[in-house]
Amino acid sequence: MANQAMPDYETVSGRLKLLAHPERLRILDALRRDAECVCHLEALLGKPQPYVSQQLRILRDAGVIRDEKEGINVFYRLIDAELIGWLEAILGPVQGEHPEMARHKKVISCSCPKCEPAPIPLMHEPA
Amino acid sequence: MANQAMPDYETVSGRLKLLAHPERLRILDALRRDAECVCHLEALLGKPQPYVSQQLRILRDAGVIRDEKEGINVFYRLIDAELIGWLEAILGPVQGEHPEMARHKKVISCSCPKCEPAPIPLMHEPA
DNA sequence: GCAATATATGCAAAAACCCGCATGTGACAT
DNA sequence: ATGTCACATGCGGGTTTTTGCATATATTGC
Repeated sequence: MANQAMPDYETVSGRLKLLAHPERLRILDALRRDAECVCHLEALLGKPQPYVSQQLRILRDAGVIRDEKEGINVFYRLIDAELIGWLEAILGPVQGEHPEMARHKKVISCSCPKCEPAPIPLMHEPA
Repeated sequence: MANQAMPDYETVSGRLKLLAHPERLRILDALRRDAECVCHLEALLGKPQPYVSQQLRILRDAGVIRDEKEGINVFYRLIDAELIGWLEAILGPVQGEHPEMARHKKVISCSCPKCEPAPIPLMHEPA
């Protein structure tokens, strides 16, 4: 009999603001596939590093992503289940790897673990 | 073979901004159930009429709602299928009538057709 | 220790948004 | 035509957002 509870529009719209920004949305679309380090996100957005870190901070302060330090790098992971659901409804389901991301990974070659899939033992000497 | 096309984050985030506002979200949550006239939305929000009209204008200019004049009243209807889907993912499915809306309908008694379900023929004279 | 790399933070100007208020318009009745 | 009711529009100021840039911190290697 009880009708549904009214949603807290204030809270919901506050969380929607996180998505309602093109660069943050792009970041979240990348992170919902896999954790990424800042250097890769920087290449993906094509924006200066402080800019990327600032958007990441907004998302981190809101509690939707978590930073995982790995040596000199920091990987960010999308940890908010509700937001993952919203992204699926808005951007569609995840299919395979992020194309832009994959392209940038081949290009920037930072020192993060993902860029060195196998620490090749480095043969004697080249010609 | 073709990976999914990149969404236009600019466009999507622009549409998300429509939802990322508590009062607009409340309006949309009401309109996804049924068309409503401005006077009822005014009662729902508890805000002055020009304020409500301004939010309605933003939604109308974005093309997600349509105004239908009916005599002296104006009814607004949610006409964007994509947005309806997003709202369902974010606020949950529609179940029954909007409780707040129903309550306000009993209280404000404006002249709109919805407030007079049957134009009672008005008997001779009361006691 | 020092240098280099990866990332974070602080600040300020520009832009956008939010919102109240005065006023405009259009329909209907008298 | 005058008034009234329902709604729309314009405008201005206050607040937040956005974003570029300078700088700070932390880790690694030397």
